[in-house]
Amino acid sequence: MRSSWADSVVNSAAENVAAGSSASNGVATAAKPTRGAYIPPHLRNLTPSSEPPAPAYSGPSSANDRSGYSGNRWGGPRNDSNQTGYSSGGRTGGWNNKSGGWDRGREREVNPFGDDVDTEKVFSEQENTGINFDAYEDIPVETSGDNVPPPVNTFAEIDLGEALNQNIKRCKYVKPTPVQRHAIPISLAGRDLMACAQTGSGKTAAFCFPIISGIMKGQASQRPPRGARTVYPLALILSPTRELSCQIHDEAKKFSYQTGVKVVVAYGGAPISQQLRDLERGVDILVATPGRLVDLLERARVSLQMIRYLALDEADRMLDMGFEPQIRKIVEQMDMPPQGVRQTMLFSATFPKEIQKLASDFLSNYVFLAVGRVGSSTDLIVQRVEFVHDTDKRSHLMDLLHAQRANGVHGKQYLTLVFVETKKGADSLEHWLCMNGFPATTIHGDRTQQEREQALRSFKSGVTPILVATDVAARGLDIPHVAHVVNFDLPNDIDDYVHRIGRTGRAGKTGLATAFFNDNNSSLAKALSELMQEANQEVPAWLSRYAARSPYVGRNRRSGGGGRFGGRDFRRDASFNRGGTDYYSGGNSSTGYGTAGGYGGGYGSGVTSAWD
DNA sequence: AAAAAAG
Repeated sequence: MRSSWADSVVNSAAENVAAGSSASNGVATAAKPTRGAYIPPHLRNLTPSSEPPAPAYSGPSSANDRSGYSGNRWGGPRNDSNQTGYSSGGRTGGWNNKSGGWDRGREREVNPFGDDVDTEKVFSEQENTGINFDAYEDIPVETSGDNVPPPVNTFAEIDLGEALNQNIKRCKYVKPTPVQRHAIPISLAGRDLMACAQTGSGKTAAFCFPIISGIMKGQASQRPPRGARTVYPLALILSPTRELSCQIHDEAKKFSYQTGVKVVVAYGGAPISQQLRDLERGVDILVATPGRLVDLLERARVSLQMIRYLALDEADRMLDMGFEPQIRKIVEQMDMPPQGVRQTMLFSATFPKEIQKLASDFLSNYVFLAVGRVGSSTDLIVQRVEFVHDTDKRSHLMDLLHAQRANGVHGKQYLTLVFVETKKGADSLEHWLCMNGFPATTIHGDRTQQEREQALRSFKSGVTPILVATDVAARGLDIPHVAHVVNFDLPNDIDDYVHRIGRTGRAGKTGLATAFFNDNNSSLAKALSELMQEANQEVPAWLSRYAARSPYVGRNRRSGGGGRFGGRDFRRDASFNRGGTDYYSGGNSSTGYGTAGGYGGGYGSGVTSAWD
């Protein structure tokens, strides 16, 4: 007999699994060795995972309860569901579904794939079906740097280790995606990497596989005896938003299942107590947002001394004005090993040259990899631009939504993501939509973390098939079934536009992106029109006229090069090589199409690949 | 000018 909140934890976890999402923070995989006695991850997992289930809950121990959060307090009855009254149905929400505190110490690892028996079913019903591989066969690939390791064609020809291979199979990843074909061998060869690959193309797996594999094969290293509660992760993965860190964590848990490699996530807006407990149970890979990590470092609960792998997702965002100081602090001013000692990997769909230059501070003799922007800006996403005055935007949006509804394509299979400029604007548009009979919710930085996560769940589940979002949702989030992205307010930066529309058209599926353009967006006209032209989209004549009038340089100013990539290696750009430093090694460099690596063709229908 | 990220 469990207490009622324990039941809600269990139910909530069960729903988590049923929904195919990972029940986060699985409990330790094996008896925890005493600190100081380092046991390599592959030896930690000798305990079979077929242990009896955790016994009935018998109440929190006083030790666990220090924070006061172990109970239902955070997930309590206070209904935070948005003003519409649409709740995500069934979920209690809140933090308790992640707690794991009640059965901590169990030598059981939560199966992130759901029930073993149903694994096939769960995954065959998920989004990883019907991938349009044909769309990826002529993806251009460009690499530069010294002695670039050649790409592989299959997972089988890389020695990732048996346990990891097993998980790749469980994910039904049959073939590596283009970015994975190139990035994984580069990482396994120990090289630093700056990778520029289209949205939704499998970047998460591209940096997780080599990290997990490397940790499993790694030599047992001496753990420095230190402050009792300090933990020493071997890999650090940073991302710019809390939800993205959660998503990466969920993915990494799948990839590391039964490998003995422990993944922990830490981010702000959630109680730190649970994250501290997770860390104490051991961590090999730490996924974090910068603010919370700095907090943990300053409390000396985490040390970066043992870091062997550093990965920055959405690296261009991580190094832009808002984030750069924090990232520099973490990477350069704490106790992380310097570049060249650790291995560093930077990933993003866009890589402005200015940011590349900053990023090269963190890298050592790195390989630059660019994989074409298919998936975010080719014909997989139909891009439309409509001239709409600010005052007409709402009614215009309403027309679009009515049309969708009339076509019978609303509901779970037809999610609509609406981007606006400001947090206030998001709240107000959400309210207006709800008043007008369109179930909507919103995600932005003024909402509590619980509200944000609730909104995302409610959107993904189709309960509120419209999500009004600020740029917090622009990058990296993988939301299946987003068929329509509306840029209600266009961003000022074309790269932000690329990331936003990349929320649809994922995993080779088609998507629609509609933008409302007016005089306030004239500075974007040239870049937008060029981008659309590159993607073979129909550019309205009025937009071309705006573009011709535009005093601004197009996207070349930022990502440079334009064309097929989200960026080109700045080391090859003469303007960056004045002043004596020849960044570009002149080593081998190749540009070619996908088949250069020999991976053209050969996808059977229904075959799944490792998209992110 | 806005958003994000610590509380």
